[in-house]
Amino acid sequence: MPTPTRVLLYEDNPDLRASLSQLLAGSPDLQVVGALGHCRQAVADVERLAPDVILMDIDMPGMTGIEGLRRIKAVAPQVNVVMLTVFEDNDRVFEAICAGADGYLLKKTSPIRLLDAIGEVRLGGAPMTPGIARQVLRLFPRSKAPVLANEEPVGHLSAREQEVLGLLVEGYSYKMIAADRGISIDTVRSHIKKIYEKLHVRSMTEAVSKALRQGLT
Amino acid sequence: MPTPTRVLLYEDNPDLRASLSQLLAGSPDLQVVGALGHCRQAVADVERLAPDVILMDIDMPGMTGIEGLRRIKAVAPQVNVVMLTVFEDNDRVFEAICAGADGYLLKKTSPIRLLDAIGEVRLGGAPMTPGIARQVLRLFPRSKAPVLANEEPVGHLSAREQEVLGLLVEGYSYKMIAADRGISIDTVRSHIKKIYEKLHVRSMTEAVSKALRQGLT
DNA sequence: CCTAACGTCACATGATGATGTGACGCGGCC
DNA sequence: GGCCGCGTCACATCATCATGTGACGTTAGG
Repeated sequence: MPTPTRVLLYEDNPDLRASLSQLLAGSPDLQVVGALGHCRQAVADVERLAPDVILMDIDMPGMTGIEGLRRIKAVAPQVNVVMLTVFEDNDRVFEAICAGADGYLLKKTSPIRLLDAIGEVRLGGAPMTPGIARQVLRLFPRSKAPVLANEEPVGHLSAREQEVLGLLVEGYSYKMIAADRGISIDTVRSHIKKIYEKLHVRSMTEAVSKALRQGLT
Repeated sequence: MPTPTRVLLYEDNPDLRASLSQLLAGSPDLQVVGALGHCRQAVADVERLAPDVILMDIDMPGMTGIEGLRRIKAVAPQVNVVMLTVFEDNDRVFEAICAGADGYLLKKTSPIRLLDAIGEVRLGGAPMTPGIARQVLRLFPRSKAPVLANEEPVGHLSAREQEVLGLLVEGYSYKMIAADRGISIDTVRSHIKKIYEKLHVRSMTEAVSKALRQGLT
């Protein structure tokens, strides 16, 4: 790479900040454009330093790294932000990811892996420690009626039914659906009744809720 | 490790199945307990062969690997299942993860990385190719009103209003909400009317839809 | 060929939601 | 000391939805 990757580091512990900074600076592909102790001016920092990659501690005085991340992603989503912290609890991981984190490493990560991670995130990857990666997968809804012998295709809606359900979700009334699809309002009723039976619901709101939550549309 | 990791492989292509099988067999830590071309009897296979780790192709005749995964996880959630496929599209990745996948690798993954991955998943990790990992993070809801700049408090609902909206989303009717909160049904009407105004909607379904999509609950 | 599932339509009745108007007490703000 | 938003309640009217029952043509499958 002709131009080295510009790295910005946020870490409130001065010793750790210094040693990380030194580690990064030791790599010819990297250029440390900043090593800061807090992210209260995160947005300004990013605009001024134009980093490609940010290593962000979570627990910092004044503003958490997650809030900093959120703000950075709001103005510069193309910057790759890797969280680097001691916390491994579900909530923090979840929050960080929802805020737009591109990676999540623990501080116990080896220096070599850390340098690898910066390369990985630059190439469109998402460096995570193995335990975090597993947690992330577990954060997804374990949905769908498993299976067991009798097939219970809870969401086995016909094409037309899915279509109608989709319109319900959009806020259409029976009348509007009928007009939109050029069918009778009684036909709409008929479809919706079947949808209710299949989804085990008794009202439009429940159907909409279930549809959105289970991604049946 | 005194006892080698028992690996079960599902892959419909005979050639690839053979070469993968050979690769795995070449590792002293691994014992290939099966190499099958379809997963129609996945549950029986797992009970019979008692694998520790399963490598599962997605596109197989008769039953997709995702369906097989779902069934396996329903009866043996402790078995680590790594999806191994050519597909990289969001939907398949999402489906696989929701079905309980413990890892997701592409077939272009190098043999060495593949063997690594089996060790990683055994140790509680979640092996993923970099691109998949990034996709997975992106699958999370980019939620929460970011910050500063243009504050558009579309959802500036009062506490009570949020409460009522939450019940609507749960499928409650006016009457049920009134009973649940010990207030008059006319009060419920009043709240809902204000909610409609604030959310710029004209029906319960629209309100529910907007609430769920914007995470106002 | 017969059945099942789908998509279509009709009629009827009771329950529920949408909208309008008005009112009262409370607490915060200028 | 008003003004405003909130939370509460009431009455009234019309529109919409929920439910039951029944029916017809088409298509795919056993």
